Amino acid sequence: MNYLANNYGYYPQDCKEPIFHTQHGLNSRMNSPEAELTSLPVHVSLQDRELWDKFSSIGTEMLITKSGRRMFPSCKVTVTGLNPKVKYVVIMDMVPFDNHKYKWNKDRWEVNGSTDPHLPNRFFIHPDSPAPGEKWMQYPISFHKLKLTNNTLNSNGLVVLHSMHKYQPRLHIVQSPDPCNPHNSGGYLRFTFPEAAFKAVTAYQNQEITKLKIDNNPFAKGFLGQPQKDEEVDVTVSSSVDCRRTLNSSEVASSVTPNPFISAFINPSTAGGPSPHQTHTILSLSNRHLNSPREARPSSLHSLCAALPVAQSFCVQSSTGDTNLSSPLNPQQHHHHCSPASQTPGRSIIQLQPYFQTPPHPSRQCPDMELPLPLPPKLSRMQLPESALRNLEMTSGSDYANLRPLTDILNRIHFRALASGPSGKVLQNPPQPEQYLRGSDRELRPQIYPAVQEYIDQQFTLNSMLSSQTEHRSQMDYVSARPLTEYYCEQQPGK
DNA sequence: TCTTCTGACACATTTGAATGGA
DNA sequence: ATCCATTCAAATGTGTCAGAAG
Repeated sequence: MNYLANNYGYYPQDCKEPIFHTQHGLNSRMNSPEAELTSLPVHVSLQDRELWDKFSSIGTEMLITKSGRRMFPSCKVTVTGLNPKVKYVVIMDMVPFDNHKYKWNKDRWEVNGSTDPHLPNRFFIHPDSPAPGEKWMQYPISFHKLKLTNNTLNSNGLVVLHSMHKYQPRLHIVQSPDPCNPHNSGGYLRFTFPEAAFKAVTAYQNQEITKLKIDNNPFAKGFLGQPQKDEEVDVTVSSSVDCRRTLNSSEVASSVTPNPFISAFINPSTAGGPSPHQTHTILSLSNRHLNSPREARPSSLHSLCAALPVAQSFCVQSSTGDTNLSSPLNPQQHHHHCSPASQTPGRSIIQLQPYFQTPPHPSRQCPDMELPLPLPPKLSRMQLPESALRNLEMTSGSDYANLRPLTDILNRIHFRALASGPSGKVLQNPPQPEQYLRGSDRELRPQIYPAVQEYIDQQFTLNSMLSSQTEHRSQMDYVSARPLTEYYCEQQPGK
């Protein structure tokens, strides 16, 4: 069985061809020095293709609850083309699929007015972030722990959505900065997955979706064989169904930007804002977000996308059928503007420009499609990102209008690592700010991470809060910081 | 009256600690 | 003392359903 055959992003037999055309499309519009570094593509593919197709053909629904509900199917992606040695932060969020609000009318979805004001973005940072590209490419990246909610007051790292609205997952790959070489600008890649678009609901509307979930979700096995409310409806979806025919969305919009993290340091005046390479910004902070204090509250990651300049935005439209997957993509296709309404059936191929200077892992550049990927290791529950994300989402005081750019977020991640101690061991007693500034760190901090000073102040507040929390809460936070420590200590000179 | 949302519920899987044997 | 497999209870993830809310 071809392991990758079930993925949306499909490896063409000759992966060089699409790469060339993708590059061509990008380079022709790119005026930055990084453009010459784009000899290799970053390829992202959505896993569980057949399952997603089944749901998509019916109209995927995702339950959202106050406490948060996992997605099923969950988003799992395979990434190739990253620099094995460079560290990346992988983030996922949900973006509106269109401007409609929907309602379920007897047996089908209908448009029910225009969308409600968009909620502040909440981002799910993969618990392994940051990690070397080698690690991201080793196993499919699973976001099965991502939870959706309709509770705008939640502070547990849940992704907040509007019920009866349609969303699509979006993946961010952000190159972590090199503490020793801040001018080594990394990249920022963004992928959307229209194939995984879904309607957020507080209760399932379509019985076919319910049955599909029960049939495929192990946690719902207790409902297997139970009569459905709408038994007369034949909801069986054969695995042999031609999903390409029923799938109505194959658009994959992607964008490549300079690493705002680095840009912010090179040009402090634009920290968190557009970079010199910016041509346009996909997401911008709209004033409507500030209509109410609650909605305007920065999820601390709220301004992530607003702060990320977009140098390139294109979509690759692959025609339907597997045979086309091995064919070179037409460069002109990259210039298509892909609105949801213009999406066409097919399978998505995502080819994006990398911003690294070293080639990706040779074994992954043109992977042998007959070789199954190794099974990922089991994740410990203690590796949950929620505590880390909770910390990341903490903001100073009640300054809701003080939106935090991605640069600040990554500063936090980096500084958490530094705060964890040089040996990789998590410090049980959080050090005082002076301790952060010893040795080379004293030199590095103000030069490379100008936002860290602000974070020190926040860390003070954070430590105070943690010490006043229950013991369990504190332990969770320290444990979650361990992987970050290990990653960053490898880069510390003299360690 | 209708639509949407909420929380309790039963049933399932997952997880990690405890235990015992090699 | 260490490692490994097994067991078991608690935590967690499901969809369902009745009732509340608007």
